[in-house]
Amino acid sequence: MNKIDPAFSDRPRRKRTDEIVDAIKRMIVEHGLAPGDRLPQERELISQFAASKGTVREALKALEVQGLVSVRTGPGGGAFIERMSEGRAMSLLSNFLFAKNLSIANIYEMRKALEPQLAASAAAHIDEAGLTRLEHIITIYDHEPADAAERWNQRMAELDFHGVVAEYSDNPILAFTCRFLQRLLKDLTIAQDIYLQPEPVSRASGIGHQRDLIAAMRRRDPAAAAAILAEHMTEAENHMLSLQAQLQDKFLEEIHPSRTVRRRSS
Amino acid sequence: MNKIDPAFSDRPRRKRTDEIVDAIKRMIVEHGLAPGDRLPQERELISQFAASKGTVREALKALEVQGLVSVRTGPGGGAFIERMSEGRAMSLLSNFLFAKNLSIANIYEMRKALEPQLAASAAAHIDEAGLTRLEHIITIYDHEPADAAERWNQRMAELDFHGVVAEYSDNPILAFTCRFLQRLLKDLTIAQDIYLQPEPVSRASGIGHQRDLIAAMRRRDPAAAAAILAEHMTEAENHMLSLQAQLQDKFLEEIHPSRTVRRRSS
DNA sequence: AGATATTTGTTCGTATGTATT
DNA sequence: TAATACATACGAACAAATATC
Repeated sequence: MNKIDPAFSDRPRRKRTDEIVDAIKRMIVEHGLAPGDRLPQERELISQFAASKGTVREALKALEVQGLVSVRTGPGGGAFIERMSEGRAMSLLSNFLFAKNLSIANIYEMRKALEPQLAASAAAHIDEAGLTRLEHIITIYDHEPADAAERWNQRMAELDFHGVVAEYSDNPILAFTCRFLQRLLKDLTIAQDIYLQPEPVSRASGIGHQRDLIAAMRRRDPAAAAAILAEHMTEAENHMLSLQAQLQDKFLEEIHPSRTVRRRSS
Repeated sequence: MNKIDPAFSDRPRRKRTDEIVDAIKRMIVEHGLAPGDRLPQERELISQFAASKGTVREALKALEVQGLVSVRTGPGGGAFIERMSEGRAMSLLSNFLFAKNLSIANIYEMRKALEPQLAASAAAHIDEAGLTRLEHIITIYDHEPADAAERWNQRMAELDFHGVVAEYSDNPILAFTCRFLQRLLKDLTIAQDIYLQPEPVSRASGIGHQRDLIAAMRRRDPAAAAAILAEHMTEAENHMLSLQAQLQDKFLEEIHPSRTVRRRSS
């Protein structure tokens, strides 16, 4: 057995758990294990690494959090190779950006640059089924909302519209990034406050753009699709920023209450 | 981003470890714990959650992998709140994109859209010290490389140049994304093969653009900075793609060896 | 520098939960 | 239903790391 062990003993003394994590990772790449394949069972790993149950379990937990394996109980159970889901990737990335205090402007600076590319890419690959899906989503917000709950759902559906477009891009990292930005907008508390405002995004204009986009995609016109998205993003950003400014004015009024009525629910 | 994970009990029976992970996460946000603050010690967590040592340790391991805490031994030791490092965030994201088979074109499609924005953003904030750093990096590749090793270092330095520019952007997510794309180029094996080619990127043109960029930044001209980067990215992409095509031709020759000499080292 | 106290890291034995047959 | 094969969880003891005196 030839062991490739880059873990020398001069460093702060690596922990047994981390050694096992790396060893299993090497095992995965060396054996070319694919999603669905099973790792050796807990017991075998224990004897193979001469480690205790607890240590091996900690290593498997680390791999599980990284989205590399999932563990099942019962006969035939064990640790199976997984593909990390998009959702988990986004959650992990959110943990990183959590402390960074992103602003609406930060996010839209990226969306303005990327969504047009995404639309162009999708225009080249989307099929009639996809176009139908998009048309159906539009029907969710093609009318005035009856109450706050419907208004909220309409805002989410608008973001989902762009998420569906992303599905038809052939650029995985572009699609992921755009969808992640959409999710950030859903999660940002400041954005959520904005969405509760009477008219978060000029609906008529937004729907117009999205209908134009569908038409451009249907006639396979990537350049037009990109141009439409560029204009839509700029308008959406301006709308969001002006509403954000209005919210801040309201906030200042609350700080210096003249005869203001408090109205803000969590 | 205050997310309270709805932990229902009708689902497949949540594992004790995951319950503790979520409980600790809630503990962190409720107590407003900041990086450097310490969690209760292992012993206290064990009694607080009425769980065993192994279970609590698995939970802490999960939090550690997510970059939320780091654990230290010794007196006064324990689990301390951490900020996830950029490097860890990139590694986790790489795990997700690993299976996606990204191409050079995929990556440059994003770089073309984002690096100009980044340059414009940095132009507004960079200081003389940063400009000096950039000028120093250029000296690493302002001359013909003597051997393959130096050629490699020059290619890495060229990417680092853009990484330093990113440091001076005030848009955290834009900076992160650009630096991540740079790292992907360093890691992609196909890109690495390209970098070993005699002239991976037209050096003269690249350096010209980068000197122009420094000048534009020094006179605080974001629009010019963006324009320069747009041109630079387009040229770099064309160069990479043509070299990639050449490599593929070589590869095909090896598959159908006429009188080809094998020449490829790991 | 060395001894010591404190806290995590690892091991072992055992018992319980869960999915398959 | 019962038997089986696996992960999951518990508890006690011991080892290793590290701050403090």
